[in-house]
Amino acid sequence: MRILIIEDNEEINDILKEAVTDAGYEAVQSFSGSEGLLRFSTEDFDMVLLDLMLPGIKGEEVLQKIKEKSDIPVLVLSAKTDIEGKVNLLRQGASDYITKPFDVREVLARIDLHAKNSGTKNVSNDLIYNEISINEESHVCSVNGNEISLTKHEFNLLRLLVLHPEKVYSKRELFELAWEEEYIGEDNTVNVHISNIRKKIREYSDNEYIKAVWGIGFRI
Amino acid sequence: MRILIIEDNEEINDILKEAVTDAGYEAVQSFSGSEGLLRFSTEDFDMVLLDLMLPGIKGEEVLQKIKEKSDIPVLVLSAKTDIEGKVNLLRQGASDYITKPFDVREVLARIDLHAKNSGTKNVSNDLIYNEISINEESHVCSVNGNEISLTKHEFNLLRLLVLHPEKVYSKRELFELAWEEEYIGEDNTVNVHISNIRKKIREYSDNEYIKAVWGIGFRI
DNA sequence: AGAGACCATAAAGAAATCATAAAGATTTAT
DNA sequence: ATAAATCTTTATGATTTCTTTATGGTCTCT
Repeated sequence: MRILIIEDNEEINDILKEAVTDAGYEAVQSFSGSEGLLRFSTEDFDMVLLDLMLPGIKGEEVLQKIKEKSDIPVLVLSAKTDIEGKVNLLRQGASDYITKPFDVREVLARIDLHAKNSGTKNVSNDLIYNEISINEESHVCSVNGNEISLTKHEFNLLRLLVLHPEKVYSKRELFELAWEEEYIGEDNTVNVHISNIRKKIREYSDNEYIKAVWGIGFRI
Repeated sequence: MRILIIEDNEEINDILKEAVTDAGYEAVQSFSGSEGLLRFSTEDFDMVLLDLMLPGIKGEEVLQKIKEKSDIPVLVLSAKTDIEGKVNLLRQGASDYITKPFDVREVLARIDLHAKNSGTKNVSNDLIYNEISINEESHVCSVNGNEISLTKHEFNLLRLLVLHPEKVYSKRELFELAWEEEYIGEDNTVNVHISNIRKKIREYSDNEYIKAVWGIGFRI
């Protein structure tokens, strides 16, 4: 996640850079509209923090140029409070408008928000439920990024549960779908496998994901 | 595009409604947190405008409840300016935070912005009767948005009643449909279960939904 | 108003269900 | 063929749910 900061005031620019960096993003500073545009056209960014009052090219113009070329979020920072301008900016494509003086924490929260909305277009075809991710192709399952090794049946069970979060599966359903054979009152075998999956998840997470629904079955 | 407005101040609520309507969206007004949640759980919306200072349920709580069930944008309106709260709200899932007093034009611009970004629809196929909602797939039952935990038979019973509101079920019917076995004069057992369901509903509602019909059975 | 039938609820004992460990059986890999 | 991994069964304790029992209240009918 690379963020381009365009802000002529050095002090504010530094503050922003520090905050962004601390939050785990990569920050690139620029101190004028033209510098910002130059960097924007030669490097790849995922977001822009744009001050409006810039020497040389005006902020509004910068926004327009950026929006012509890309659809990444642009967060506008400005001391101007006139509604007209604000509304125009937003309609012109700004993703947010933060009034100066701002609190860094709010800026960060808004950055995170827009980062979440835009960047993560989940291109991978992993099945994901919270801390659990399942890659069907490679048959790999991770909890909080830590790979756990599941047996065939464990994998099938967990895959089913994650495929339809919240849905309660009866033991019969689970057995027949995960085993692909008929259910003949094998009561405890599903229980045991569920228990084993839980144990493996527990190694890397404090949440008990698989919940029993009494008399019905299990769900995640 | 349907927008749910949750704002206890009538004047502001009306202003918002007019603005939203003029902008070509459909607006639904609600004047308290619980009313908002109720509408949210019974109707389909694409966005929520949420005031923070609400009588009864707090705005923060409303936000949380909405976010649990759906991923539609929630725009928070508030007179509170403390950064802590602001940041928390945004991190909790609010899509925007607009400080009162606001200019309607800005609110509209931000609504348009989020409307453009969100493509997600909120589809729920819950069984609903007034404050009670039942999700058959997840076997979850909520009263006024509060989840109550029902046992298998309790769930089956309530589901039946809600499935055909007003219809009177005899105890025999209830037993045979909910238990899926023959009724052999088990007199009190249905009573007890009904009583237990009532107790659980009572925790979150003042209405006595399940009514006894003397000599016949029960209905909702 | 009073008797009898019916309902409401609490509480306790009985029954069902779940969780887990561990042992034995089966399958898979080397 | 042997070892390792996986699966199923068995066993046991814990937990939840169900039914029964008991008591007091409410309604209906005469």
